[in-house]
Amino acid sequence: MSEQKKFYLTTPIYYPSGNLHLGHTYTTVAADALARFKRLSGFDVKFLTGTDEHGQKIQLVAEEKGMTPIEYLDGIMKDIKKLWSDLEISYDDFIRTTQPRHEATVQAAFQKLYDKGDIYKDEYEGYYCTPCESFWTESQLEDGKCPDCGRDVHLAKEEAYFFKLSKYQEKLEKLFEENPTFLLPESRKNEMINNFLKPGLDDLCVSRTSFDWGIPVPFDDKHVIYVWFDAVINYISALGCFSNDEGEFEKYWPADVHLVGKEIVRFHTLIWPAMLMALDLPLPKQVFGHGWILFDNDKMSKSKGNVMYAEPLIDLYGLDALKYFLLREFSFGADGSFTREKFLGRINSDLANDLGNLVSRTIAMIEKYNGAVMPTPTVTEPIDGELKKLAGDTSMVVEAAMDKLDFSGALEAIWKLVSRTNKYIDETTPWILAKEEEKKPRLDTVLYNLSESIRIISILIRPFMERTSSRIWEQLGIEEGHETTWDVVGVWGTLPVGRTVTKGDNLFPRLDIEKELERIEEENAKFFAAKTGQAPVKEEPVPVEAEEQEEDIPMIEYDDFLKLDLRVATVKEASKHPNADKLLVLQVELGEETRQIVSGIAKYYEPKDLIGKQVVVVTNLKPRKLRGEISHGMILAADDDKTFTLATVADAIASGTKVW
RNA sequence: CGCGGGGUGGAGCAGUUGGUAGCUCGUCGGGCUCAUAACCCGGAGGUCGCAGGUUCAAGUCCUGUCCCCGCAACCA
Repeated sequence: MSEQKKFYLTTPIYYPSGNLHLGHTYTTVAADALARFKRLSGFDVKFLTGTDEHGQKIQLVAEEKGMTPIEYLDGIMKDIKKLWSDLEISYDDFIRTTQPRHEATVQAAFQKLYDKGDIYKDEYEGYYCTPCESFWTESQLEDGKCPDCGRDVHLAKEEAYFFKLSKYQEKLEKLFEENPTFLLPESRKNEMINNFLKPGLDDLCVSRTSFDWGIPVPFDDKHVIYVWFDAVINYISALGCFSNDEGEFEKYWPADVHLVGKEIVRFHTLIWPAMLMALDLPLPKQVFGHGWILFDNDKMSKSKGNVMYAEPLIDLYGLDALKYFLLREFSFGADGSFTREKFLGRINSDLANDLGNLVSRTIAMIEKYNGAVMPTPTVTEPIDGELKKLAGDTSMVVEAAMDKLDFSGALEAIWKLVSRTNKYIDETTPWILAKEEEKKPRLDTVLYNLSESIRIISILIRPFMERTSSRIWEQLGIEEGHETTWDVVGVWGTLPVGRTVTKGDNLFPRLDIEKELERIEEENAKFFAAKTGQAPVKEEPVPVEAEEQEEDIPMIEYDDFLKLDLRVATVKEASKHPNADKLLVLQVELGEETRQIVSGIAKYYEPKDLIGKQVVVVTNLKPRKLRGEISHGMILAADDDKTFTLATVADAIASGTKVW
């Protein structure tokens, strides 16, 4: 072993929110497994994660809470680091975009591109609506008027800095053409090419003047640098790029893989490479855009109330069960659906029945038949060959799978060996060998072979389940050392004999599914409540109904409530919007007056079924044009994932009656 | 004709360059008793959405078509 090969991998830097859910956990758990695997198999690994701390939203939230952005961020950072520590994420560095080391690199990069002419100052031209204080592009206008209020707009300009993304169009096309594994899985590639490359890239506006929580443009402090430009630089700023000490940068860059969720593939495969090209730096070797973990077949979101958190699952079933499940159940590139049944099913069948039970029965037999001492193998029979062969080969299959980031494939291969080992017990029937004294040497051999196979398994699972791996070593009477390295993972006969084995607690106790389904619901609900500051909802199952309950809805004063004018209205006419498939155009009667309201309920109601219905309307909402039809108000309705229903009154009442 | 993803045995999923359709769970039958009522063996169950086409050969390529799901444009 001369020069150690390096491996640099990154997770996205997360947007700081105290509510990282199972979906966020997924990327990081996967990255961690890959990092551990690479370390185990001899690479010099650099594993980076971090947080993305700039932007207007942060500034606003912090203001609302009466804190400075940094105070606010520091608070959240504790939660995030706690989560990663609960998950035993083995990152080597944690970068925050508010750190000086990062800001310096971003400014240096910005300056370089400016000097080179790849960033230029121009005017952001758009249609400005003075009352609304908003810029609109031409395509956003409704009949040439402000889509918000319907008033006239005028061409206006605002100065901004632009990155010459368009200049790199051809190089990016070539990148995708010549490097088929640059973006994986392949399906995402078409999306990038068809949606962005084919229509042609526009230069990207990379500065803002409307807020100041960001990194200032080095030569023009009226502007802050656009958050995405800022964010992606983390992958090189963490290595000291453009600093006095570029040792790490030279060693680790380019990244071997950026793991990202599919929603941010665009930034990582178009903008980021273009930036690197402009900076004359090498490109990352690969970007992997993995799928999402859905819950109830929908994207997890706090406002929908369909969020699953990692913490309750860890508390209830242990870290290893969760990690195993996440990486085994789902195909890494595709979306997958989390269900409690699947989760518990995996624990019981794979972990308890297959692996846990295998270790348990093996150790029990060594205790029973050989006084808890690891026996010496002496009598080999042909039937052993198949087990040895598979045990020897599995590490190669795992390596190949991991190279493709096929975590489930890797685990599947390991579990084939687990199964094969269980089968070996049936084939050799040690309990029968134990009945005859002269079969003792053969019995010893069988027990040794079982243990040896388990040793191999324990190394193979180590990147995914370190704790379980260590517990197996304890039971086998070995410690981390020569016999637990990747070099000897496939070398049959490495396990030392003569050691005392110890039957510990079950690795994974079998679970009562029915009971546990409820426990998960309860614990997750409690956690959700604690996170959102709501009182725990008793008897109320998760998903908690959290209609329209975005991030910590602020309390309002009674006066604010009075600003709303809610009234009962009777639907007189209803028709499909001529130019929109989700909208209905309604004529509703409000006392003397009849007015038009456009509502996005076409998916749920037939126009004719609405006629005569009494509904609740917000009458004093600013009129707005929707796809050409003006809407004077809003109809109230409730929906969750299953039902959509209009808010109405319990008994008929005159149209126009005020609702309190 | 906006972009994209998907339709594979009861459920959930794999299926690289076209060459006998696999896995997990469930189910039925059997075996075993070392073990966490776990383990092992065997069976049943699929015209791979539909219709064409290319080919000696297609789940895998091409065309058309139906359905589902995201995203975007319109959900005040």
